[in-house]
Amino acid sequence: MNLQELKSSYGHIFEAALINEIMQSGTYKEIPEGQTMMEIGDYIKTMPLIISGAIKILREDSEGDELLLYYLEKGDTCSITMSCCLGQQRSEIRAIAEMDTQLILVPVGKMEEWTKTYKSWRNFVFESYHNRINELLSTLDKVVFNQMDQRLIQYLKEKVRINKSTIVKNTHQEIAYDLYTSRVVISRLLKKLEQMGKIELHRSYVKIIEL
Amino acid sequence: MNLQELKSSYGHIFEAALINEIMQSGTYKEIPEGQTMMEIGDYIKTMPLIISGAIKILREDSEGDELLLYYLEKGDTCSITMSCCLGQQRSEIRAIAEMDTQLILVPVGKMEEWTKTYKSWRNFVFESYHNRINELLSTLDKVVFNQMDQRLIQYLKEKVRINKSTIVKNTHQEIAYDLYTSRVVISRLLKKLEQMGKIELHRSYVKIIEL
DNA sequence: GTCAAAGTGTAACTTAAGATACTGTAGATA
DNA sequence: TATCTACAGTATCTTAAGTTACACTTTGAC
Repeated sequence: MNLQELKSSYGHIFEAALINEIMQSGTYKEIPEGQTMMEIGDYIKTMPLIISGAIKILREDSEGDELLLYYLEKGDTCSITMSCCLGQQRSEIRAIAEMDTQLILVPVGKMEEWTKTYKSWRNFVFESYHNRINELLSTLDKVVFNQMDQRLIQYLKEKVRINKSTIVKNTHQEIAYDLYTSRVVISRLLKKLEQMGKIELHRSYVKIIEL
Repeated sequence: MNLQELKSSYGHIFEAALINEIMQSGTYKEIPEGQTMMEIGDYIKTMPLIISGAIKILREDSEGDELLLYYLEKGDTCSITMSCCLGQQRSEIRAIAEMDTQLILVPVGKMEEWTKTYKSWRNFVFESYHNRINELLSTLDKVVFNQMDQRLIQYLKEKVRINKSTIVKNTHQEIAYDLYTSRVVISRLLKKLEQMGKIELHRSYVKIIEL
């Protein structure tokens, strides 16, 4: 594992002793874009600390259709995972690498230990819960209080931010999955955005002009 | 404050010393049905421990229209509140007493102290976050994955459970507020349920037969 | 080059739900 | 009693979005 990378992401919130513990107990891993890191129903034995990249977190309905909840980025961890660990529950969500991602997997057992020992760890855990609850509220707002055209625009903006590129490399079908709707609806709305001059449509990608 | 009531709700999870601390630092309060306990934008200085009754938690859009998130009941606390305390944020939600409710208000300052000192408090706080995240996911599921007729049925079932009565004392307008829709839509759907023999409609209340 | 599969465009139709408008009635109040 | 207001029933119209179907194009496999 690369100490520098760990320090640059977490050095300002964890004390040196804790960083060392993480180096010893944690497993460094690189996840290629598109790989499923966690499936609904999986047992969870480790907690991810993200060093770089991004992971998208999805919720599924009884028919297997999905809804994008939010992205995890550098410095984030998955509170839903923590939450599941604690209750010895299976995962409620699916996690897929949005891009190539580096992370450290910490065994669940260490979590409780560090919660006792390190104040910075406690704060980190609380902060994470805090962030996740805010993200969930924000997701709820977007889905409930907005119509599909607005949700699509917000989705594209988020993609641009996460991927640091104005090229959104997704098919209409993929976008439709994330937004829990059908391909036809997305094609229709994208076409409208193109006619307004806000985007350019191409095969398998969308170029964002100005949203 | 009534020691017996506190013990009956929290005695099995908090050690005696912590119960004593709560008795000393907490303020006992009775909230009458319908009273707003917390408004969006309020600063939060206390955390509620619910002894009896129920509190409904609402989220608001930019126009002031609401969505019911979930209910807090005996033994619950509001993690969104904890979350807000920590970040020194204003409240993201509104809380209204669903029925006459007894609770204890704990000053935020004590929270951090107890997190250090009492393992049972730490577990309680983590457990609460866990429950709240699960509730939020469940709310999201209901809203996104179901149509209004299913949501209405789930809403009525929940009301029956919370109020322990098959009489739901609400006007169509009030139900519409909670479900973020219009009165006309609710009247329409309720009428259908009545025609199916699942409920009986009356002025200002609904009698649940079988859902 | 041929062919199949994936991706997109678009039309036509259906449906859930939002919006508006008007009616009738029960209950409270003066 | 008369009156007013809140509540509910219902019709009509509109719209966002879901559904189905089919045509056309690009891409990659063979």
